[in-house]
Amino acid sequence: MTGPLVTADELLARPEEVAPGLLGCWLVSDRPEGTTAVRLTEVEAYSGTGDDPAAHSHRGPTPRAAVMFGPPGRLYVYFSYGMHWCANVVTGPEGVGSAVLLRAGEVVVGEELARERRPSSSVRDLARGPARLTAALGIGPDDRGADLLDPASPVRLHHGDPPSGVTAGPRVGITHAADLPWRFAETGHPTVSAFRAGVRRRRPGAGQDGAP
DNA sequence: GATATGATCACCT
DNA sequence: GGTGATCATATCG
Repeated sequence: MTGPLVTADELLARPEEVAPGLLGCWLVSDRPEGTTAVRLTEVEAYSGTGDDPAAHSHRGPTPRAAVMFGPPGRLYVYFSYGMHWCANVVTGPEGVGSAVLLRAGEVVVGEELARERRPSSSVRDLARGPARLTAALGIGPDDRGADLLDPASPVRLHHGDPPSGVTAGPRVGITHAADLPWRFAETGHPTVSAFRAGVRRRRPGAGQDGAP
């Protein structure tokens, strides 16, 4: 079913180089109530090398971001907007503070269980979006710092079918360094939220733009 | 000690 | 396509 575990060596490059390689990998979640897994279809890179003001690690190893400075392959989980949990894979050598945010995936194992966790969600939306992905897999604060490369860990990262194509674009929802094309997605996959080709603001005097 | 803000989602029009 | 929900974290006084 699943491919071999991802190894630390594969995560040592810069996050924007590692990120596209995570597309198609499986994030597996073994729980008492059953196993769920998603095949990753959308990720974003956050660099701890000091050139990325949008990274949580940008202001140093604060208590929240401490896991980002740990060894590669750890799970960095953070709480967002007062209600959501989002998950990242730590990349790069220990001490750097880089990570890749897992933005979306398709549920490939345990669809029934994922639907129980997200009752009013269509199949396509089960793990579409970073907070939905963690909800579908049952990932939460207890998984902070989990070793995704350890075969004994309940949450693991395995190789899977590589994407048919990769599309890069700007990251979503951030206010700093929004121009860096560090968001990567499997081209045309239905679980990938639409690239906002035209988040262009209305300019005075600008007319309607064309069809999508 | 207080407050502004956010790597979002769901539901409204 | 706009906005309310809701709180940990960071930063300021």
